[in-house]
Amino acid sequence: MADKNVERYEDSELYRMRHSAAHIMAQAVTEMFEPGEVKVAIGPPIDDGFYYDFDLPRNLTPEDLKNIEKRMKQIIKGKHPFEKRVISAQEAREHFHDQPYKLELIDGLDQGGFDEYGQPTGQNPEISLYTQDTFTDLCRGPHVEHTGQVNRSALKLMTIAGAYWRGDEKRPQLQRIYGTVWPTKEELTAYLWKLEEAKKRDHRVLGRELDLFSTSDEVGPGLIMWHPKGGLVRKLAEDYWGDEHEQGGYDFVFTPHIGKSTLWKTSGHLDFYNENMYSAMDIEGQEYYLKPMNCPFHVQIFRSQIRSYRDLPLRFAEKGTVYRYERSGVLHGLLRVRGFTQDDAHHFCRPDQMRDELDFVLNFCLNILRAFGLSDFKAYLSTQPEKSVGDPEQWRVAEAGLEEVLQRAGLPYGVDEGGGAFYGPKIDVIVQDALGREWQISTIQFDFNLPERFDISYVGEDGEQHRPFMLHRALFGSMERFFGILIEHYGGAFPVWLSPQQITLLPIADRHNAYAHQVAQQLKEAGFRVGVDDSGDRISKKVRQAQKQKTPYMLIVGDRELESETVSVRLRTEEELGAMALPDLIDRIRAAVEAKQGL
RNA sequence: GCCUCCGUAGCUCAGUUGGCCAGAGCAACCGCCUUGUAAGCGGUCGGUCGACGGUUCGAAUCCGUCCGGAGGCUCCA
Repeated sequence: MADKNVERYEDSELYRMRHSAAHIMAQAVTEMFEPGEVKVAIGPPIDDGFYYDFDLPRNLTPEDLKNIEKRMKQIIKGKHPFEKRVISAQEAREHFHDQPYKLELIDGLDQGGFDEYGQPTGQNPEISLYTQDTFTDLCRGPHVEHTGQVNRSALKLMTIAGAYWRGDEKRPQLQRIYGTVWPTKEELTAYLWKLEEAKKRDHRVLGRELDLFSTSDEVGPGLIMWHPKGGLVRKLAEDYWGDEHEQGGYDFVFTPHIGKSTLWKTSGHLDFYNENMYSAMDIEGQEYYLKPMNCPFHVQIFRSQIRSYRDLPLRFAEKGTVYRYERSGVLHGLLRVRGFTQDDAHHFCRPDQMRDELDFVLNFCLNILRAFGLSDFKAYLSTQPEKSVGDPEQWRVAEAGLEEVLQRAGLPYGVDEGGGAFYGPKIDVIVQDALGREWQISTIQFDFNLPERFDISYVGEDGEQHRPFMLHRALFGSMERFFGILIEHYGGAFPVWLSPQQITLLPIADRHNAYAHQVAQQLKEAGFRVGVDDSGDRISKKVRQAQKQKTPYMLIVGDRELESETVSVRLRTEEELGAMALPDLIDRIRAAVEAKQGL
C-alpha cells in the first residue's frame, strides 16, 4: 500500500527537473544540426534520470555527448522560463509540420486519447506546448519554472543507445540519449557510486575472477561452462534443494533431452512455442527436437500407469536441462542464456487438493529462497493472454486460486493482465538483492494444456475418469540464472556454507608448511573445504590472494602459532579474531555452516 | 534480430597521417630471499593483433563480410 505521506515520484520536484532536463537536452541536440534536420520523438523522465529519442542525420559519438552536456549547462545558466501554451490539434499540426513523430503523437491525442505508445488512455486530453529559450516541445508537463532550477552540477549524460520508435522493431530506429540529474551533486555522486558498486558485483566479471564459469566462442553464445568452483556452489545448492524436496514429498525423475516431433506436436509446443525451439534433427527418418521444457516427459511418466485418486498429489521433480532460442541481442551472462537447467517440478492433484497444493508450494519455495539470504519477496500474478488454450472458466478458477494463495501468504503482489503463459496463469516471485535490485526468480504456473492434450486422468472415488490439475513450478528458476543472481547478491563473497573454499592456511615461512598441512588435514576431516598456500610468497601477498578470492577464513600460521598449537584467524571482512585453538574454530565454522549464513 | 561502441598474450591495457623484430603490468614457470595480515627481487615462457577476403610496395592500423562482446530497443508528449 502506498503511504499517503510519501509523495509520488510523478508528482515530485525531481520528476519535473528530469523532465525539464530532457527538454534542455533536446534543445542542445536540435541546435547541433541545421534547422529541420532533427526529428524529435519523446523524452520522458525515468527511474534514475531521463532520456530523449532523436532521428538524426548522423550517428552521435561519445564526443557529441560531452558537447551536448556542455551546451545543456549553458542553457541551464540562462534561467530560461518554461512557458506553457494550450493549443488546438490543428495549431499543433501546423507547428510540428516537419516533425513526423510529433504529428503521430498529435493524431493519437486528437483521436480520443491514445498515448505515445498507441494505447488508449480513456480520456481526451488537452494539447499543450512547453517552450524554453529557443525550443518548443509538444508536452503535457509539468516542468520546473525555469531552466536554472535544473541542478547543472548534478547533471550527467550517460549513454547513447538505439531504440525503436514506439518500441516497435518494424518502426524506425532512433538514437536515444540517457542522462541523469539529481537534486544535489552529492546524490549524483551517490548514484554513480551505486553504479560502480553494481559493476563490481557484475557476475560476468566475478565469474572470471573467481573462476566460477565461462562461455566460449567455440561452443557458442549463451551456453555456459561451469568451472570446478562454480560447479561446487551449484552442487551445494542442489544438494540442499534435493534434501528439501525429499522432505517435501517430491519424487525425483530424470528425462531425455530430445523427443520426437509427435510428442511436441501433441503437447502444442510446435504450435505455440515454436519460435523458441531449435530446428529439428533427423534420426533414422524421424524428426526429433531438443526440449525447451520438461513437462511433456513428466506427463508421460504420469500416464505410464493408471492413477488412483489415492495416489494424488504426485510431485515429480527434475533438474531438467532445456534449450531455448533467444535472440542474440538479449543474451546476458548467466541471466539470459540458450541452454539452462530448470529446477523443475510438476504437481498433479485433484481439484479439491488445489488450495493445499498451492499453499504448500509457495511456502516451500519461499523457505528455500530464504536459505540463500533472500527474504524480500513480492509477486506478480499473470492472467490469461490472448493466445491461449483451455476453458476460460477454468482460467478464472485458477487465477482466483493463485490470487488467494498470495493473499494467504501475505505477499505483496501486482497483477500482470494477459501476462500468463499460453497454457495457464502463473505467479512469479520477485526478490530484492543486497543492492535493492529486483529479480524474478521462482514461478508457479497452472497447466491446462497438457492434461487435455495428453488426455491424462485418474480414477476417482466414484470409479470414473477425472482430469487432474497440473501445476508447474521452478524455484531457482534456472540454475544458471539463479547462480548469476547469487553472485551479484553476495558480490562473490558467498556465505561460508556456499563458499567453494572455506578456509585457506597461510604459512608465514616454508618451515611452517608442514604444520599448515597438518592443520588443513584436521579441518578436512572435520568436513571443511580447505586449501594451503605454500607458495614462496610473502604473507601479505598470500593474504592478498586469499582476499581476492573472497575466502571466508584465512588462517595464518607462524612460529607463535606452531608453538602454541593455534592458528591466527583473519576473516575476509578484515576482522581479525587472533589466535584460536582448532576445536574452537571448528565449532564456530560449523555453526555458521549449519545456520547457512555468516562466517 | 536491429542500432551504437568494442575485439591486441590467461587477465587488464599501450600501440592514431598504414612502415624498424608488436609492448607493459599482473598471472604462469624457474631461481634468490625465509618472510607476521592486500603485490619482496631477478629471470623465462607466452600473441597467425577475433576470422576470412580486399586495397597497398607494405595492414594491428584503411575497406567489406562473418564471428564474438558491451550498452540499449514501450517505465506516459
